[in-house]
Amino acid sequence: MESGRIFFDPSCQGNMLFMGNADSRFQGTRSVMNMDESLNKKRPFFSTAEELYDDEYFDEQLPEKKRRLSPEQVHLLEKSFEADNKLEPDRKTQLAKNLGLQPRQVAVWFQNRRARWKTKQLERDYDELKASFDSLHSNYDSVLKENDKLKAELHSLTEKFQPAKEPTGESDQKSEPLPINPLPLCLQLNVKVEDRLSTGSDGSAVVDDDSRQHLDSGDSYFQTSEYPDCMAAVDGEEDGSDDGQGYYSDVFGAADQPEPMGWCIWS
DNA sequence: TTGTGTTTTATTGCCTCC
DNA sequence: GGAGGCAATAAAACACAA
Repeated sequence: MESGRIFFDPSCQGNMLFMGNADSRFQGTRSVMNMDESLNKKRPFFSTAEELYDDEYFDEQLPEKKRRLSPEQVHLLEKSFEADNKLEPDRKTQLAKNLGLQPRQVAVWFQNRRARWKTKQLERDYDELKASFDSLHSNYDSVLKENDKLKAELHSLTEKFQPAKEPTGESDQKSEPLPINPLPLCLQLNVKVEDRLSTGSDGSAVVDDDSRQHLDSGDSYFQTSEYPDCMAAVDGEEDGSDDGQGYYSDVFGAADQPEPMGWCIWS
């Protein structure tokens, strides 16, 4: 892709002249000038608006390449962006007039600013997701340890209350251990973490060998192999929104809660 | 000073909406 | 079909370490 050469046009208040390909929608503000004339001319950036209006200045300094906006211009644009990151035609025109810029420059600035905001937002979302995942993982590990401890305790108690068998020849039912019903401990996760961390739609299955936890992006269940009947549907649906705001906050909003999410114990 | 990485400004092409 | 949005990209400006 070849970008057009950019030069300043003294006749139109900071507008630029272009050489190269031009999209039809912008041709109203573009013209062509001799490229040779453009070389070896330089002036400092952050020119004032007054300079941009100064024909003599441009006569001397023409032509110019891409220039940065002044801090004042950026400040005003930022304030306007904070108020509303979308730019209506009227506001664009007014801003351009106030800043001594072309409306197209204001529109481009907003476009790029939205892109930067989106990038930052994605970074924030990732950090939030990672923190949530780490927290869940930590909770899960501690739960696993607790589960092992309880199982060991149950085993110990079962042996302790096991009456000595007498050779009566009767049914074994009488000599069965006390009906201590082990509590099937089921850990229920409310999200499919790898789905949330993966940007693609074809996220691979995640299998944690240590924890015997299987998280498969292809279905919406969490299940332990130890208690196969203990299965709970989880909310794994994407909302499909692409507004660039809080992609996952609805899902991980509960991560700040001190207690592990979605614990369930039943027999 | 210079090489290199990052940021900013702008273009291009495609898409959606009216 | 035109206007405007977005993603991808180019290129100039800038920052900074060696």
